[in-house]
Amino acid sequence: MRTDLRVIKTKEALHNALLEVLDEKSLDDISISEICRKAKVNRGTFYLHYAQVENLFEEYFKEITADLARSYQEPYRHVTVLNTKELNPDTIRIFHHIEKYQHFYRIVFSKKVPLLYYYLLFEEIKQLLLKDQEAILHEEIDHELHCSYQANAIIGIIIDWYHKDFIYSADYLNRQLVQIVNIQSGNSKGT
Amino acid sequence: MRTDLRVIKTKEALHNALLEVLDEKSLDDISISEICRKAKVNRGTFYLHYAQVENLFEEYFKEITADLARSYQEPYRHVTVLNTKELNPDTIRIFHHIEKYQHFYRIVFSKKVPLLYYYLLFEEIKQLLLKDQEAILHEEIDHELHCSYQANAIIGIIIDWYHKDFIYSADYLNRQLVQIVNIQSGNSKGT
DNA sequence: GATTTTACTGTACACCTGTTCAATAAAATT
DNA sequence: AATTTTATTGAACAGGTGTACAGTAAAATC
Repeated sequence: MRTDLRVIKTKEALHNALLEVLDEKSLDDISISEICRKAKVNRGTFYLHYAQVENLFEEYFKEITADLARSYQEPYRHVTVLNTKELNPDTIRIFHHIEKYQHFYRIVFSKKVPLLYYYLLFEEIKQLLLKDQEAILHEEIDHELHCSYQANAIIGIIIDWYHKDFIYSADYLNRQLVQIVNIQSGNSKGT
Repeated sequence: MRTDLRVIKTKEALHNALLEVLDEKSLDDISISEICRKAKVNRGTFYLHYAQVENLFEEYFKEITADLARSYQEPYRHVTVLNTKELNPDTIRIFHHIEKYQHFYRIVFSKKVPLLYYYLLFEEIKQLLLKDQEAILHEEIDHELHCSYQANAIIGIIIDWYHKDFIYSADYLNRQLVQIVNIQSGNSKGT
């Protein structure tokens, strides 16, 4: 069978305990012992499921990036981000997603946290772009490399946003992204 | 005075010890105790200078990114990366720099390592772009946001490169980057 | 409902962490 | 060369880490 009731219960207890402690202190100085005390779970049991506190947090994070994929694909299906002519600020839901889960992304982008979360976010966005752009293939350009470029460029904007304490609105960043992506075509038209 | 001889000696001993241990195991499971034993330095002394093993490594990293800035500015001064018409594959020295210090960047990009190093690299590249592009300002586009976008896009390519175990040559990636940056202008010309 | 399977517990161990403090030794300053 | 300053040491502390293993209890299976 897939799910032993005992496993579900312990994992739930650990999840709740982590969320409780995350309100008090930052992820990097939460100890396994502390979580287990709060969850009333033996410390040995923790190691049966996870290796570090970070792995426990990872489970939350994956739920959240799942929401990213859902919200991205919902309103306009198969609308490309790179096909600049048709680029509509409303098609990009990434910034709104980050804004919505700001609390979590403050943790994900804090400098003491392992790179792992960054890669999870990167891969999620990259996969969305890869699917979206199956149609638009440029000769001589490695398609995957291109998506890595584009996905991480977007995260670059998010990093800037994070370092400025999320003062911009998601809508503003959408408009900026459209402007940036359109620079070259704008220039070559002579604007 | 700036530099007590004792400080220089201990730091040197710790630096050498770290390099020694890095050949045996990965950064994230090197203990402070181990480094101190090898360096013949009291553990308490370590904490007088650093808080974690990561802070010791950070000193190396900053030396390396200093080389990045040097090699970037040397061959062609003030040649822009974003002004696509003049973009020459030879002007971008970043990929060659990464290739040269591959051994270090394998550590920097490993998923267990703190995000801090990523930010150090990001900021370095962003600063290079910010200086380079003082001339080319686009109305309606936040200049800093634009550089964050561009800097992180380049790192996106590097991440892809890292995940493919650096199989591409730096020259190939330079050519790819030029192609990608030129996509829009190429399209609007009708190619 | 009885049996088998397996998740969890409690205890123990060697080691690492971060901090404190008086004693020492090696610098810098005079 | 004598004195002052300060980096380093060693020892000790409470707590965390990761692992192992036998015993227990709660599931799943029959």
